[in-house]
Amino acid sequence: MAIPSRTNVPPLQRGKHAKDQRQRALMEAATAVFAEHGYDAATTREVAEKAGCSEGLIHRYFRGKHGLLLAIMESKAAGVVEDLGSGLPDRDSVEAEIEQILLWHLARLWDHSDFISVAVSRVTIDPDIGRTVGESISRQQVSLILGRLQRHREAGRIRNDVDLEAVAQAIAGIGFMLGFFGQVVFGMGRDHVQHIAIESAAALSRGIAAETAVQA
Amino acid sequence: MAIPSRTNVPPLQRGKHAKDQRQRALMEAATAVFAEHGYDAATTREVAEKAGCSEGLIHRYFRGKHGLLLAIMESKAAGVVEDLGSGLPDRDSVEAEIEQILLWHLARLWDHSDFISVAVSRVTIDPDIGRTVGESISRQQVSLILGRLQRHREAGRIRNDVDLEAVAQAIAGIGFMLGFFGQVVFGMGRDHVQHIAIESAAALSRGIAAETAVQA
Amino acid sequence: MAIPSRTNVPPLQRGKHAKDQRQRALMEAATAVFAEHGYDAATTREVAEKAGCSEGLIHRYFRGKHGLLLAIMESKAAGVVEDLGSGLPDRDSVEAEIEQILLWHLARLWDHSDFISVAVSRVTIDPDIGRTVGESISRQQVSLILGRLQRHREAGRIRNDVDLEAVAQAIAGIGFMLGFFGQVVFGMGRDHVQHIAIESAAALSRGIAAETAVQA
Amino acid sequence: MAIPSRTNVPPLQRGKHAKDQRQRALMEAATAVFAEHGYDAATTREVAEKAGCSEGLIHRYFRGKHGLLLAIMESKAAGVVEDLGSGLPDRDSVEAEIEQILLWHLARLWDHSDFISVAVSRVTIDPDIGRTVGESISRQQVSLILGRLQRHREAGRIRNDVDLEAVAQAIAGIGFMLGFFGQVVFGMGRDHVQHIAIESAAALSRGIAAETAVQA
DNA sequence: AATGAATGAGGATTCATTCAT
DNA sequence: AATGAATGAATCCTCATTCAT
Repeated sequence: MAIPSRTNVPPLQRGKHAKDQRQRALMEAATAVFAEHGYDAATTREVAEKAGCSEGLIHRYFRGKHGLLLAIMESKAAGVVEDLGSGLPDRDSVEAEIEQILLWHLARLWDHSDFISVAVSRVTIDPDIGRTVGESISRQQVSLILGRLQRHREAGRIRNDVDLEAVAQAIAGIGFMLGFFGQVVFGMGRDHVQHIAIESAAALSRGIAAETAVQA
Repeated sequence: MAIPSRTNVPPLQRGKHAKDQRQRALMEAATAVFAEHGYDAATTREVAEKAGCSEGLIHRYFRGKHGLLLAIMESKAAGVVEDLGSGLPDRDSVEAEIEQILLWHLARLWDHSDFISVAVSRVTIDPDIGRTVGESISRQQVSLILGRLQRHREAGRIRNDVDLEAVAQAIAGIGFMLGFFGQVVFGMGRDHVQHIAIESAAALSRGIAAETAVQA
Repeated sequence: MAIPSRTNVPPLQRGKHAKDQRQRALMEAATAVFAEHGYDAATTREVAEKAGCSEGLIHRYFRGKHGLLLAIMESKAAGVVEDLGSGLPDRDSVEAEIEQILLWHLARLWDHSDFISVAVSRVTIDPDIGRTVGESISRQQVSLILGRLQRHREAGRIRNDVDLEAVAQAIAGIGFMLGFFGQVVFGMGRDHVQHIAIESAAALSRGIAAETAVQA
Repeated sequence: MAIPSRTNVPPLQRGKHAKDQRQRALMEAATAVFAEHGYDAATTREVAEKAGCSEGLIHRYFRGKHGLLLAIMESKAAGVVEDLGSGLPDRDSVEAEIEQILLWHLARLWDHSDFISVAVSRVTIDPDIGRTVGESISRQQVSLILGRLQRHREAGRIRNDVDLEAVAQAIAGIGFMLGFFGQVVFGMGRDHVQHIAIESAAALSRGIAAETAVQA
C-alpha cells in the first residue's frame, strides 16, 4: 500500500522538537498494543518499538504505563462522541433520525474499535477508566441522543406518554451492542449488522411515533 | 465466629469427592479475584489463598492459570442463559413478554456480575473466550428471545413485516447494556434501570404489535 | 582446594529443608558483595549467584534487598560485641586491661571487616542502620568497657577524679579508629597498629592510675 | 531574606567567571545530596536542580558523576585540616594543647559533617576516595598533631619513653570518633561530647607528662 | 494427592550520559 | 557554552510454574 500503515514510524531525529508528534505516536501505538494483548499483558517495550522511540519516554511523558493508558482515555473520550452532537444533520422523521444514530454508532465503533476494546476491557477493573468512560462517553452519548429526540417531540412527532430518556438509553444500548460486540467482537458481517440496525430503528420509531404520524 | 469470612473454606479432609469441591472452590475464588484485578493482574497465589488450598492444585486440576479461566467460562456460560429457555413463563402480551425478558436480564447480570466482568474484559483479547462468549451466550440468548417472539407472531400479535431476529438482537442489546453497564459498571440505581427497561419494553412492543392488537 | 571457600556453594537440592542454611548463605554472600561494591551498587543478582540460589529467594526470605541488609545488621550486631562482655579474662592491672580491650578491638574489627564496612558506609544514610549500629554496638561497647574499668576503680587502681565514662569512650574511639580505619581502610600493618595500641594503652592507663599505683 | 534558601542559586548570567561559580555551586549541591542519599542513590538530576543548572554541565565540567565526587574530595580534603597547622595558637601545657586539638576536631567535623559523611561512606568502596582520605586527611592530621606534641617534648613537658606517634594517633582517633560518630551520627549532645573530650585530654596528658611536670 | 519451597524468565522503571539545537 | 530531550543499559522485583517431599 501507499500508506505504510500506522505501525512503521519515520526516523524522527533526536533534537527535533517533534515532542507532540512523539507523544501522539506513543498513544497510537499503545492503543493498538493494549487492544491486542490487553493492558496488563502488553509490554512497554512493544509500545515503544511500535512508536519508534525508547521506553524511557513513556515514563518521561506519561509518568509510566498507567499514565499512558489514562492519557489515551482522556484524549480520545471526547473525540468519540463529538460529531454525534454537531456532525450529523437533523432528520425529518423519527425513523430516519434513529436509523442515522444507529448507523453512526456502527461506523464510529468500527473506526475506534481498538480504543473501545481497551476501554471496555478496563472499565470494570480500573476506577479511573470507569469514571472516564461512564461520564465522558456513556452519559454524554445518551444526552446527545436525548436532545435529538426532544426536537422531534417538540415537532409533535413523538407520543407524549413516552419516556424519552429511556428510549435514548435503549438506542445507545442497541447501537453499542451492534457496533462493538456485533461488528468487532463477534465478527458479524457489516451488512447484516446494518440491516438489524435499520429494522430496529423502524420498530422502535413506530413504537414512539405520535398517532397522527402513524395515520398519516 | 468459626468461619471468619465468606470466602475462607473449611479444612476439607483429603477424601473422596473433596476433589470436586476443591475444584469448585478454586473456580469461585478465581472468578472473584479475576473480576477484581483483571485476569492478568490477578495472582494464582491470591486465588489459591481465597480457595483455601495450594497454588499447585491450580496446575494439577486446570493445567495452569489460563486453564482455570477457560474452565470458569465453560462451566458458567451455560448457566447464565439456562432459565431464559425454561424458567420463565409464557406471557399473553408482547409487552409483558419483552418486559419480562429485560427484567430477567437485569437480575441475571446482577447475580453474575463477577463472571460477566471477567468475560467482558477478556472477550476482545482472548480468542477462546471470545468464541465461548459469542457462541454460548450471545447467539444462544438471541435465539431464545427469538423463540419467544415467534410464539407471539404465530398468535398474530406481531406484525408480519417485522424482522424478528433484529428485534431479538435489539432486546438482547438493551438488556445487556442496562444490566451490565448500567447496573454494574456505572452504578445506576436498580429502580431507575428497571424503569428504563419497562419503558423500553413498552415502546418496542408498540412498535412491533400487529395493527389489530393496537386497535383492540 | 579442600575447603571451597565461602563463595562456592554446594548444590543444596530443591526440596531439602535447608531453608536456614540458605538464608545464612544469602546473608554471608550479601555481606561480602555489599562490602565490595557498596549496598546501592551491589546487585541482587550477584548476591544470589554467590549464595548459589535464585534472586527470588531474597524477596521471599527478606522482603527485598533492603530487608536483607537489615537482617544482616540485626543478626550480626549482637555477635560483634558479645565476647567483650564475657569472653575476655579480667586483668590485674589497668594497663593490661586497656591493652587487652584495644587488642580485642583490633582482632574483632579485622575479622568482621566486611560487616563493619557495610555498617559504616550506611550509618549516615539509613536511619534504621544508624539506630542499630548506634544502640546495639556503640553504646553497648562503651558500657562494657566502662564495666571493666569500674572493677579496677573499686580495687583502688584508678583515681577518683577521673570520669570513667569519658575514658571508656576514648578507649572505644581509639580501638575503632585503629581497628577499622587503620587496619582495614588504610592498610596499616597489623604489627604497627598493635604497637600503637599498646603504647596508647600505656599512656592512657598511666593517666588514670591512682597515685599509690604510680608510686609502687 | 532575599536569598530564599541556602541552596537555591540566582539565575547566574552566562558570563566571564560564572563558570567557576557554577562549578562551585555544583560541588556544594552534590555534597549535600550525596550526604543525604548516599552517592549511588543520589541522582545527577537532583544535584543539578539544587545547583540551579542543567545535568549536562556535570558531564562537561567533571566528566560525569564520579568525577564530581572526586572533585569534591580533592577540593575539600585540604581545607578540612588546614588550620590545624597554622590557625591554632601554641599552648603552654600539654593538657591545654590536647584539649585544644580535640575541641578543634569537634568543631571541624561538625562544620563539615556533610563532606565527612560522604567521605566515610565511600572510603571502603572507592579506592580513589580511600587514598585521598587516607593520605590527605588522616596521615596529614596525625602528622600535624605530632608536630605540636614534639614542641612540648622539646620543652621537656613530655616523658621520653612515650611514643609520640602513637599518642598522636590516639588523639586523632578520639577526636574523630567523638566529632563524627558522637556528634553527627549518634546525635550526642554537644556539651556532653565536649565534656568527654576535656576529660580525655586530662587523662591522656597526665599519662604522658614528664615527672617534673607532675611534681610541680 | 497435596504441599510449599524454589525457580527463572520477564517487566516496569530509573538514571547517567549523549547530542542536536 | 548551555540546555534539555532522548537513549538504553541495567535493576529490583513479581509470579506462574515445577518438583521433592
